[in-house]
Amino acid sequence: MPSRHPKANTVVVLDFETSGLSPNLGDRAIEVGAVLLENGSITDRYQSLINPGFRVDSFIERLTGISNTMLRSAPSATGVFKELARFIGNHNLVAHNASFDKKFMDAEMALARQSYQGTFACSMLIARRIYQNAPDHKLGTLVRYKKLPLAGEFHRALADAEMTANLWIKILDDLQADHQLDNLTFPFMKKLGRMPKASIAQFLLRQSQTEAG
DNA sequence: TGCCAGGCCCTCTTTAGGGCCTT
Repeated sequence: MPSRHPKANTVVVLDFETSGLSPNLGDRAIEVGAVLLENGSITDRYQSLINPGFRVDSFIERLTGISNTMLRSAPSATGVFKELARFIGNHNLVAHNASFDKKFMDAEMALARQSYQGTFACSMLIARRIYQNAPDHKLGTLVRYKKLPLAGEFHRALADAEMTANLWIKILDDLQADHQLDNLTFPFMKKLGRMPKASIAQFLLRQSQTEAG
């Protein structure tokens, strides 16, 4: 029996909590959560709060449940991103609305003088294409829509990373079950996330026929 | 104190505007 989730899909799924929406305006990461997903299972986890060096506003405290008191004693970004770079290794990355996490990742990695090799795929872009009947494509909505387990409080980095990982596994399962696709490589998933919505059905059918030979 | 961004994607589109998503 072919592997349900080929080894090529070993990825790190990550999520940042941040002080705001834009590193260009001085916002910083305040928490990172990451999980290693191997052959469809979470095999390792990394989580840390990050001291941004300033007080976050009350909106962020309420949204995340992360208080300024918690951040005051948190480690600095330099050490955290050094550890994160080690955790990621050479793996590719998955995030929900990956463009957001990528811009913070790039900004913080540059500040910490660290680098990473992998590229990002976006669970939200793929979900918009294959779950077109979902009420919307927020992470929380998709977790409920697909009846995925809650991994903790939403808007905490490790819980969101784990739920994004569960969503990623569900997406792989559904592509296999509904479209008889087995060769779900990372490049294929990235391509799926960029495909025009109107062409998705045809694209999946063509892929399925190609795999069937 | 209140505000800020940006990529994607749709449509009444491409010489644009606005909703969705992330914190």
